[in-house]
Amino acid sequence: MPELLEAESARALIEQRALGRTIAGVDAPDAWYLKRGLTPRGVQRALTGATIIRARRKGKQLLLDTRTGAANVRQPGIPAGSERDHDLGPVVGLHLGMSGRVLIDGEAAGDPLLYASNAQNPAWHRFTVRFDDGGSLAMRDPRRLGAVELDPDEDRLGVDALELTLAQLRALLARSRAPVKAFLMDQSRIAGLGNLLCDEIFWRSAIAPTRPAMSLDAGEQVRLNRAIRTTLRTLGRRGGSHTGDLMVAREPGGNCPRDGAPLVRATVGGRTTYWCPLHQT
DNA sequence: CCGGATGTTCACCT
DNA sequence: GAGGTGAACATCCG
Repeated sequence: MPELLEAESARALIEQRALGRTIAGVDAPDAWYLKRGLTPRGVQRALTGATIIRARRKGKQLLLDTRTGAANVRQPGIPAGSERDHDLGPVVGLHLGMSGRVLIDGEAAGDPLLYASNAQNPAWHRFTVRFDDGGSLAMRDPRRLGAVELDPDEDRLGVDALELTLAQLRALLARSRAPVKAFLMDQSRIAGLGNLLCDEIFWRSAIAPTRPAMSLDAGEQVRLNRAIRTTLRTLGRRGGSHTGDLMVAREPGGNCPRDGAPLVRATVGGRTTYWCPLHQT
């Protein structure tokens, strides 16, 4: 599930429910879930006493800004609200991977449940921060491909798909000979689009996902740019990456919802891809 | 029960 | 260096 839209739901949930709450402790029972050398002890030490002050997102990456307890202690001679370097805590980077969800006080955002049959399995709670008010922010992730890290390198990700302009898209397309779907899924170029969103975007823009990125003409570039925007907006309203029009037909033997032609199924950019050979050219 | 597939990312190879 | 391949994981489905 987790592509940009699900990450945004999680971000909004955190923004709504976790800002201003202070971390009393961390449960990181799965060291494998911590990346870039982070250890259970290390994350416990770094986050205890910190307060979440902002929830950001870049592509699929969640970024929680914190400030340390020092900011809560008023010191003489320093005006209230002034920012000092040592007030800033680590940035908590959460990645949902294939099956991760964020739970606040045990509740997720309103998107559909994956592995619902066993959703309460406590072993799936790979990472939890406990707040000093008794609540919590947890990552539940059956497949364990999500990740937690501190101060993630935000520059490894390209422009967020929701911020992308036509001019940026043009310039990026011109530099890649990869199949345009591989191009669009490359998080270092444009961040946020995954397998399902890409198939829907190409279906809506009537472009074959196998086309070399640089082969798109001006009109196709405009269509692709529009489809990214409308797909994100429309599927966002509907409830997530899996609510696309193509989704119902996205299985072996499926037919194009627009013109009824049998869909092609192939691997493009390393991922299973469905498209209509009649109207996507 | 087995094989194949599943929303992502990363290391590694050409 | 760009682009492709397979691995990491745990579960689900036929």
